[in-house]
Amino acid sequence: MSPTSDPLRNRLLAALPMDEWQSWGPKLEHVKLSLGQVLYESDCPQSHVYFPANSIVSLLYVMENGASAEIAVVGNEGVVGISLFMGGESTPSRAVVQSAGDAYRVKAVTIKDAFNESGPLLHLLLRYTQALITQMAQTAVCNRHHSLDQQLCRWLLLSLDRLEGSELHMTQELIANMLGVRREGVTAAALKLQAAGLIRYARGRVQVLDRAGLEERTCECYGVVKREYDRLLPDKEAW
Amino acid sequence: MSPTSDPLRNRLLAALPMDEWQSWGPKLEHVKLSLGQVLYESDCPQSHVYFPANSIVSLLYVMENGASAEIAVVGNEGVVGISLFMGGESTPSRAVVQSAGDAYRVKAVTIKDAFNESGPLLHLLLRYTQALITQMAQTAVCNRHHSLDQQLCRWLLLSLDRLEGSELHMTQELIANMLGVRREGVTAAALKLQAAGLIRYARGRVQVLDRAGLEERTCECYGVVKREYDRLLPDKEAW
DNA sequence: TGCGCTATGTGCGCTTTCGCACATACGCTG
DNA sequence: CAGCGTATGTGCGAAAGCGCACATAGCGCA
Repeated sequence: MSPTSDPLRNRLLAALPMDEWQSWGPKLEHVKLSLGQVLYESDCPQSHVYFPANSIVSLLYVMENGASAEIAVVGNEGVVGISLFMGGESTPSRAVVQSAGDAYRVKAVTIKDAFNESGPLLHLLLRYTQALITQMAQTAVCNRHHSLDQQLCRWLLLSLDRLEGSELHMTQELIANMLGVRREGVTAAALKLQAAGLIRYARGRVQVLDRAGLEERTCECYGVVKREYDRLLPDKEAW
Repeated sequence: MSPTSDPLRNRLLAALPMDEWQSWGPKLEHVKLSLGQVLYESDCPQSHVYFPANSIVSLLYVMENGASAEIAVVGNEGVVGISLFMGGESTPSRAVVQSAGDAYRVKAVTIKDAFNESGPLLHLLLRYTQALITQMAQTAVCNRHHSLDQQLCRWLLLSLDRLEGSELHMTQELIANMLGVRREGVTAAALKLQAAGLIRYARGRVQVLDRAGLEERTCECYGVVKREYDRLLPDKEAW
């Protein structure tokens, strides 16, 4: 299997025991996710779960007036579509591709069957779900208490953790939609970060020059989330 | 069993099939929860799961500077301590009794064993967890986008839904801590609601006079959460 | 090469909320 | 029934973020 189509790039899949792989390999379908693609719509039955490899998917809630806010972000550490195995079949949020790339998907029926047979998959997915819950909780906290500057740092770091490399393909407009703030606010915050030499950006391309610097400027929320992911989904087979 | 010590007042417990009850009844321990009691501390192993009957428990994140924000609220519709069956054993949040009353608790080991045997309990708890996730997500959205007035309405309604009667025992100070805002802000919002005849309050006692009025004033977040709870945990045996 | 679209930068007045200081007032306790 | 503690009300100035209007500038495509 070529490196660009290796399901093990998704760390949840990589964490499955070897013997599980005999059955899982064939059930995975490699798909390309394109920027802006909607994996599932709010309150609609979901047909697949998606395991991102080098793509990022945002879970976002779209308000009645059309404004949106990101609830959580999912990359190669996780899976999109937890409601399928949680039992709800749908959620009030929408899943949108935030960074194009590869992913692997499994049919809804398949994942549900596997989940019901208990075993390692169940526990892995539940632990992941708990980490995701922490991310959502921390998003709520951050939205309430922290400055746009801090939130931008958090968001950059969370996204970075879920990608290879140190560059994001995101316009300030997009980031503003994710954070649920004005585009101008993101401009102001980004200018500060650039002036401080932490990032460099131009027309939809953000390079992170000084990761540690971002971590210094962000609020505690990033660390809380990071630690929970590390704790709940510890290194396992090159995770 | 007297009405004041009836585990079926918790709607999750009530939703369990009759035959499950044979084994569950004896494992439940009736406890009184007092205002301000901490059921579990942030990042500490949790010893029991709690099924509130007529009490309310807030899950809140306490920041490094001591300020706090409520992530979610749990009452007779749910259970406190999901990390025990999700597999994480602890969470970065604290569980504090927001409204004193009865609850039933089960030892950590017991719930984990039961959960692992799959069956109806597993699916019920997972569906509940998904509803809880929605509440958290919506808290994040609400914190970002809606006015304190709307959030107060949402909070009152969510609390009301989890209690019998139409009165809350909460000071404005406490409510402010839950919402993560200033006490003075709650005062201002509460004054408006009282002027509009929707509530009446004095020294830690809030009476809701016009529920429908509150629903009109709140943001969409309340409805989104309510509908998810209704959808995922539908009426079943007088639920 | 140049046009146009889109991304980014800027200014300004407004609203909400914050932070702090302090006034009032209810109700419990002695 | 007097006094004290806690709960609630109020009045500032400051700060963050919003909404809008508009300026600039880089990239892609013809």
